[in-house]
Amino acid sequence: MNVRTLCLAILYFGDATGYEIKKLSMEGKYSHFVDASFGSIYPALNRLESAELVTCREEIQPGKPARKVYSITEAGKQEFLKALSEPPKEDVFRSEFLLIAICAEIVGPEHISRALDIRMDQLRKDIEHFRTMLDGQIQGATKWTIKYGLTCFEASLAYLENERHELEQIAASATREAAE
Amino acid sequence: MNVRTLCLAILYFGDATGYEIKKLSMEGKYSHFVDASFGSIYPALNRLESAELVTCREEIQPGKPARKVYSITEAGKQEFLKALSEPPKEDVFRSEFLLIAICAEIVGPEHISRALDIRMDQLRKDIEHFRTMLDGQIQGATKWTIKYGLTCFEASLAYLENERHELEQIAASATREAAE
DNA sequence: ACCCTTCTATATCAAATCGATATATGCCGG
DNA sequence: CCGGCATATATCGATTTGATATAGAAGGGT
Repeated sequence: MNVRTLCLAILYFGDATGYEIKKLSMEGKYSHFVDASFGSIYPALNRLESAELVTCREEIQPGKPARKVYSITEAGKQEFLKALSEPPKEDVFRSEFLLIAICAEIVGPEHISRALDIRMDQLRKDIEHFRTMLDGQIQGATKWTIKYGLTCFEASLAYLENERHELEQIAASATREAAE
Repeated sequence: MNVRTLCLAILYFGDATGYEIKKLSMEGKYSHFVDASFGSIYPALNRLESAELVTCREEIQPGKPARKVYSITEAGKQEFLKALSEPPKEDVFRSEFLLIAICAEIVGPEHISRALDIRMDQLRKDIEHFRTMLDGQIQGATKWTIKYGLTCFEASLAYLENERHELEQIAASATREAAE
């Protein structure tokens, strides 16, 4: 999924500035399955404007930097629906934590415990964020999608809570053997 | 996690060619949490060789293209252990499927059903792959890591199996309302 | 009063990475 | 005997990341 489609998706449901698109993709209902940096959003919006899939109006505020508010055009909506109707590409999952975990035999138990702590804290924070969103006025497909994320993250955290000691033992045993 | 660290990780546990690194990262025990293209692996190996973190020997076979087999050096091992000991960055999850799901109200029920079918097929294939790997001679941290992936993917599939009809109903209702 | 951090908001740029393409041979099944 | 697949290299334009720069408002702490 490219940044172009992400911008169209967010603009489909309402006007936004580049900054707001970034914020929505990091904190909003899209946050657990998309991401994009400023360095890709601003060029993407310029390309979309050139292709007339979005329009831009500048809101000039005295003393403040101008807000560039983007709106999707009819052609942009068509383009977005076309992109959505294509079969989805495989989900992508990248985990530095699991690279550390799979190397438990060589990194030492303290590092494993710290990596587990960090990852579990992240998961708890994300789960709390999901719960907060569900307490709001979320409905329909958005609610379904957030509950999906919540379910996956809870399963992940449960595994770590139940099985972390096993990985820590593997790391400890390997360290002991190396010392012999 | 950059391709550089991925190459060092794979070479830490044994010599490999660029092609084999790609294959391991797609089909092996790393497959569910890393990925890299040839376009990033070959330049990364060249950079690692320049930095003397790996060495390369060419195995020339008459009539066949030469195999470039890379080995990690002592400095490379130190560098890899150093990279592992840094706190892990947040896991990354990107899903085109969930972008379609969150747009259930606007894409139409057939597209939703098809996207669900595709995603569930992928998950079943991945789960089967995990099971096959666990039937082999997998042990220790690798087994723990694969079981983690299996648990997460099973939870994901279970949610889709139990709740897909709800999303399909949301899509169907929205289409009916739009027709009025 | 002053400083420091955070938030809003823009944008650029080198470096890394993706995804497609090119090339060449061996091997297996139809 | 042909087509497709696996092995194996490599390049290249386009995209994306991650860091950095700029700048005013707003708020908290000392």
